[in-house]
Amino acid sequence: MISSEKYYLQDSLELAQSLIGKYLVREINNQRICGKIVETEAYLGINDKASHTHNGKKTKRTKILYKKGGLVYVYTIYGIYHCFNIVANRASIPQAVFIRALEPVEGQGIMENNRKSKIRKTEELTNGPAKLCQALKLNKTLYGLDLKQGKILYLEEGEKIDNIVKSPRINVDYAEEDKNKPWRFYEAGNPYVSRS
DNA sequence: ACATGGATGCTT
DNA sequence: AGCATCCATGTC
Repeated sequence: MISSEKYYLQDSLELAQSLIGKYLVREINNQRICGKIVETEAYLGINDKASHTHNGKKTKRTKILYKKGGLVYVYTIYGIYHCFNIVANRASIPQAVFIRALEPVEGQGIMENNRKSKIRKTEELTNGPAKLCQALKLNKTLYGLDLKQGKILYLEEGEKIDNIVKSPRINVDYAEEDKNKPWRFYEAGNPYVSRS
């Protein structure tokens, strides 16, 4: 279990790359669901036009981003889906790492039950940000949870990934000059990386 | 290529 | 209050 506070106080750009290969573990009813993080995006905060905290915007939804790294930021998108982020950096620097895809490691059967639509290929379990939220039951009840506490939801050391690809982030067309910044990271060739 | 869906934040 | 927007997905 990764419980080091310092780890989460990194800048979101560094944390996003460091998270590739780590295991995200969810415990429900004493059962473990575990996925390897294979795709992330960094959101840099005040000076990032794609960030929910651009220009220091602070609302009920985003206020957790102003706290110290290691907390959970979950929000609803399109009214239907959830997106899971990990707060990065020190308090008052509102950065996050968006988790876009996992490779299933443990509990694939539970993941399949948790997914709402029929799964035809195992890649469809967790190859997108809202899909992995369904598979691991990540929802707003987890908003603000401290991953360092190691309860319900936490990180484990996982695998060392040598081949990390950088690319522009997905679906941030509104972000003007920041939309093409190479702040998306994924493991080269991993079949669970989301379709772009 | 397109319909879906409602919370969120911004404006009145 | 009303309204445009949105860090997707599934099916077309």
